[in-house]
Amino acid sequence: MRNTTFNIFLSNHFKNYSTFVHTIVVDTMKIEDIIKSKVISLELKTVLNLLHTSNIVQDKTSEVLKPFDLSSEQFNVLRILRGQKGVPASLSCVQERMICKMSNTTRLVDKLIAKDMVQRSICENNRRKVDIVITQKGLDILKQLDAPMKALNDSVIENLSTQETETLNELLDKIRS
Amino acid sequence: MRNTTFNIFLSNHFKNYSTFVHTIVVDTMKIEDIIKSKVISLELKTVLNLLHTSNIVQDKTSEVLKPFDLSSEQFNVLRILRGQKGVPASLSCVQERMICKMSNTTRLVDKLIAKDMVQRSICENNRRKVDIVITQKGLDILKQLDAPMKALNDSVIENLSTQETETLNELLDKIRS
DNA sequence: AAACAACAGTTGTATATACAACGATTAAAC
DNA sequence: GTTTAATCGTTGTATATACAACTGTTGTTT
Repeated sequence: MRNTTFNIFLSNHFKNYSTFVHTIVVDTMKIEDIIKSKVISLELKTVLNLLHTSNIVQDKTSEVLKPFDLSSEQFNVLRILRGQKGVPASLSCVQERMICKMSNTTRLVDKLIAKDMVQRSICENNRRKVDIVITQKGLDILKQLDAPMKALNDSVIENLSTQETETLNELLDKIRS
Repeated sequence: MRNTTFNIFLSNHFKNYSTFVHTIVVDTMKIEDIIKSKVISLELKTVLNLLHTSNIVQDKTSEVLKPFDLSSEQFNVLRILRGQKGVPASLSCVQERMICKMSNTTRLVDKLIAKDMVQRSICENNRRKVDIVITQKGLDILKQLDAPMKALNDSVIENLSTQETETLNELLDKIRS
């Protein structure tokens, strides 16, 4: 009863079971139901919807990458390096392009080096920087992943028309602007 | 040159600098630029846009919660428990409603117990289950967070009209359907 | 050119998360 | 009613992440 806006958050369906003393209420509402319900404010619903949908996509991505023993951020870094077309990238350059701006790109790259997917060397023009390049092995693995990842991305928007997809992108851009 | 779809991923602007031997290319494209560029496919753009926007909202949330020493999932659990209005929730019930369906709700609740924000007891009707309830301290902290969190959620959609916000929710729902 | 500040990465430490194995309890099968 | 299977949580272990302190390099000031 303290705060209307939030007390109605996650209000439930209740199934009633009779017991010897009390009426036990068991609820069955999941995050999906909450988002689609009308009991929460539009702004909270939108935030939950955004985060939840993103998590689902993230999970699907991890699923695709699991057989390759890659985390989604490791994959992302490989993809960034491939986009460099042979031009070495510094750590900070990689970091700027990562989805999560994660605090520790060093150790992420360490993992990729251990897998022989990237190489690291000191940048001769600025010895504070390191040059990171993707190896042939890294490229080979990315190539194997191209089809399944394309399929995954397609599946994300399969229920949307092209127009709807473009609208979605515009709305997301607006959120960040 | 291997795969058209992916080789164009994260293609760059190049600034040319003349050097004694090679032309060094330095690129300045950040994730924001990539998403708004036209060099990647619509489906990849959409996925990156979704994940990136979600991460930004997540970061803003963490920022608000930091002074209270709460992670966003801990906050989420507290909010779920408040929604129970005194009815104990089992771990699995909490888990279903969490944004991240995280593998370890036990330890997350442990942290909240250590902060005296929730209480745990064995459910007498089903001794496999545990009953979790929010404490007065937990409620007090949530109350302090209500205004800033509402402000945060509002800020997320501040650049969208009501109609646009509803459209966004519909499109996100469609992605998950 | 010496001193100071800014920059690019790295490392230490604490915490969080993922995943699988485990223990206890309840439900189902026979 | 005993055995088997399913459920609910917990714990161990390995890995990932967050945050701050630190090292080495470059840029700036005087």
